[in-house]
This record gives sequence, structure tokens and C-alpha cells, in this order.
Amino acid sequence: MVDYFFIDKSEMARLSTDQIEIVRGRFNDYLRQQNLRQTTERSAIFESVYETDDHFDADEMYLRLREKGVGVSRATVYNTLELLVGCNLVVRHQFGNKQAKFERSFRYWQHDHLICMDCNKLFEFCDPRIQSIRDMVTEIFEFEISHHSLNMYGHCKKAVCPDRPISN
Amino acid sequence: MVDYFFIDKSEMARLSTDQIEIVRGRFNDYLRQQNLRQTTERSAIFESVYETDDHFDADEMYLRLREKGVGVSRATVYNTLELLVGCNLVVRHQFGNKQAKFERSFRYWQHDHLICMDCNKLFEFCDPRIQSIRDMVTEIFEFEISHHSLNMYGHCKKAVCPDRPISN
DNA sequence: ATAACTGCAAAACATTTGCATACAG
DNA sequence: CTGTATGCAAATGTTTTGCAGTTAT
Repeated sequence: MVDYFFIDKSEMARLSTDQIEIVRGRFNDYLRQQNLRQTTERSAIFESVYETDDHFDADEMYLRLREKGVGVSRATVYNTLELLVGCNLVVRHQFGNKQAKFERSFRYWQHDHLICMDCNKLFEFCDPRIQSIRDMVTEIFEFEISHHSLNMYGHCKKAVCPDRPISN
Repeated sequence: MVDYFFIDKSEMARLSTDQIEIVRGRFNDYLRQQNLRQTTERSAIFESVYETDDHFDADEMYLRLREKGVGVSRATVYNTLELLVGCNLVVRHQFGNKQAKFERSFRYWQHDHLICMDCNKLFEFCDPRIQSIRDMVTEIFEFEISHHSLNMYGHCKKAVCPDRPISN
């Protein structure tokens, strides 16, 4: 009945070497088209983003790169994430009033998010009705919808949220 | 066919004196219940919020109060908006990565937003399918959804966005 | 060569916090 | 009275910017 509703992470997890090659090609084509340069920093950031499958913020990416011994500045991380968003290889999310989160989007199965307000854990779901809503808004407002964001915020019904951080 | 889909602003615009009285009562009851004080600043902010029908940010509210000769600090505006959100008389929205926007929520018709990426104009709509999605997520993830935010971002299809700011 | 990119540090921006003073209950 | 709330200014956290030096094309 609701198979389609869950996101099967394993199905969209790590990309094969071939697939990464394709995406890398897209990024490089985009840079060329826009007369932007293919620098070692941009490539390193691209690789790191496409190595991971989770949601990350700019600073996490910065630290992740540092740990790997890749010396890039925060400014370059922000700049490159922006470029990746610009060529649709990364999407930017805004959950509540926290800092922006990013997620790679090649072979991205359009999905929305459920956020646990106790532990901040993220769940993904996919409901076909959202597409009908998009279509309706497109028609009625005569808009071209470029993207949407649907976030649900709530509390896990289990007695105690298993991941709730210990506090006051 | 889609009458329900548009928000008729005139239907939910300015509240009558009686209605404001009721909401004011709710705010004061909330303060009492929480052992918080009813200060002139909090009251002034409440009045100003409930006098307006649009979306505003904390700084706009601060300036609006200053203009009216009400001397409150930004800190108090932030604090009081937080209280109003806490007792469900105001909702906080996050559109893109901009600063938080607030909107009064008494006689609030649950609605979602469409944002024009050219001029930042806001449109409101209301689609019953979003409730079905909420119900589904509630059931499947065993969550209690406290609120959601659905924002669509796009471009107006008319040749030129009439409100597009003049720039480069 | 030369225009674009980088790192750094400073700036910008929204929001929060610490603390001395003021005031509601 | 007494504990909260306030205003101010400083601190915070995230993101952007300016600039001198570096590098891809």
C-alpha cells in the first residue's frame, strides 16, 4: 500500500564509479560553460560531497575536508557549494532557523523531510500528492515552480525519543 | 472547482475589536499561567502584531514600534515574538535562507506559501491534500506532527515579473 | 599573460546573552 | 520587597566580502 512512501536509502546510496564519473563530467561541463575554472579545491570539494550520502552543512564539509588533509578555506567551501547548487548537483535545505544543510542531488529521488524536534533526526518521505499540489499551484498562479520545500516538524510518539539528547 | 484554493485575505484581515479582545485575553492568560509578567512592552508588541495582517520580521516590528513612539529594544521584540509563538498566537516562517518572518495566527487559515524568486512577493494557498500527507506521515512514522512548512519557489510566467527589482 | 580563484581576516547580518537597572506582582 | 523583565552593548554563529597573492587556461 505505501511502499513508495519510504525512501530506501540503500537504493540511492553510494554511486558507482561510473556514475560518479558522469556527475563529475557534468560539473566540469558546467564550469566550462560558465567560463569558470576547474581548480583542485573545487574538484576536492566535489569529490567529498559525492562521497557522502547524508545531509551536511558548510562547516561540516569544511572540517571533513581538513580531516582528509585537503586544505581549503571556508570561503571556498561556500563558494563551491553554491556552484554545485547552481548546476543542480546539490540541493540546499533550510530546516527551521538552523544553518543551511546540503545534500547531493544526482539520482536524487524527490523527497521531503520529517524532523524530530527532540533529537533533530531527519526522516525522508515521498508522497505523490505533493506533485499534484505543485501542478495545481503552477496552473492557478501561472508560476513556474523551480523547487519546493516541505518539512514536517514533530515528536516521535514512542514514550521517550531514543535519541533525545540528555539535558535539563 | 478550486475556490478553496485561494486565500481570501479580506476574510481574515483585520480582526474586530471584540476578537482582538479575545486574543489579548489569551496572551495574558498565557503569561499568567507561565508566571510571566504583563509588561507595557509585551502589551505594546502584542497590539502592534495584531494590528497588522502581513508577514513581518523582527526588525521590521522593532522599527514599526519605534515609529509609533513605543520605545522597546530589539531584545524585547525577539523575546516577545518568541512568547507569542509559544502560545500559538504567532507563527514563524523561514523562507529560504532569509531572516525569520512572523505572521499572526488567530483565525489563521492553515495555508502554505508560494514565493516569487524575482520580486520576493508572497502568495498564499491552501490545498486539502497537504492534510492527507500529514495524516499519512503521522501514521507511518508514528510521529505527532506539530507543524509543517510547505514553500514553493518559482517565477511568475508573465513575460516580466511586474515587481522585479531593477538591478544589473 | 591575465582574468579568475584562493585564503585570510574583517565585515555583515540576524539573533542571543550578560548584566546593571527598572518595575510588576 | 523580590524576582523578572528590560535596555544596552557585547557576543555569537553563519555567511559574505575585500584584497593581496596564486593559479588555471
